[in-house]
Amino acid sequence: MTGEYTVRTMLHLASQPLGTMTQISEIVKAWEIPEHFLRKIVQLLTKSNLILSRRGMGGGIELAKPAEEITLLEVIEAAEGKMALNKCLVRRGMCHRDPWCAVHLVWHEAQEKLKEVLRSKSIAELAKQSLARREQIYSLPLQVGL
Amino acid sequence: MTGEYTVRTMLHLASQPLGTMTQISEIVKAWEIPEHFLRKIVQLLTKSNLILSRRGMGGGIELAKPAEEITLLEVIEAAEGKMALNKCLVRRGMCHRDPWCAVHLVWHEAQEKLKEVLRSKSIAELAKQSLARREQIYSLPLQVGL
DNA sequence: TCATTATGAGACAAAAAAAGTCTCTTTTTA
DNA sequence: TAAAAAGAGACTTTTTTTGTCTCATAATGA
Repeated sequence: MTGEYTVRTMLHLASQPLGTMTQISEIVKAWEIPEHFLRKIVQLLTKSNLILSRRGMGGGIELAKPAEEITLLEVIEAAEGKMALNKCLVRRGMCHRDPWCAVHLVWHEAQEKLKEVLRSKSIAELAKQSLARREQIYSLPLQVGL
Repeated sequence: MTGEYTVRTMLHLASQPLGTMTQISEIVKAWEIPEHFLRKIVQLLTKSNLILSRRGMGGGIELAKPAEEITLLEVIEAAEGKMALNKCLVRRGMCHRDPWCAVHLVWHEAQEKLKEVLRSKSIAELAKQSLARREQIYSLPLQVGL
């Protein structure tokens, strides 16, 4: 669920007017996320410099840069760590078959293709598309959450 | 490890002369796999019709069709079940955001790219490449295992 | 027919990873 | 200085993965 919650949070922030500070508790309400769990995820996003946070009254979180410049890959890796389809891709030399194992090469290739797709989508794009698709399907006024 | 063990087993079988019955205990020795665990995996491969088994003296397992006709994707899915990068890809309608969530589409696209790579490699090809690469690196006579 | 040599099946256990909870701290601002 | 926000970390629970054990079934050959 971590990746799921993380993306929801970023989409939420991307759909806020620029310069708005959003409270974590607001995101928790809008999407269905356990509060304390989300707080930990948000800390990871902050450490990865994808969002900025401010404590105290009137505080909250906001995107650290324009949503157009944040890719889905960045977001997911910030929360779940570097992607690795297979253990032997995690770090070189972990598996003693590495030097000759052809399967290793295939995993690597597959992983690159996967990352390429995730890297090609910005949070801005996804947020816009989701809103558009939802509006089209339900013909409802836009509203954040659910 | 399941996927790992499964692939090793299939590569082992692919490198045997045609018509050979290979015993599970032999594979266990050649590669580093817990015996009882591998027995269960082999059962999955049998049920997926990727290998044939025969009990009793002189029995063992063998590929059910030429290694050229078995893809890496088939092998992995036989042992680990259908791939799903994300929960919402498992079955339609599981997530109520499906109809409009743009992220869902991206996951789908990424998954297809991934599967495409795995589907493009046959077990025969991988076995051959691995042997060749190993020979080149170590300049050793070919030997199964490790 | 019976002992031997294989795989088949399924319950069970242990370990690891993921998800979720709780409590206390720190910072900011009014 | 009180209230409102995020920060940090220990802890627990749940789920998934990995591994083990025991008995059943099938085939073969003496």
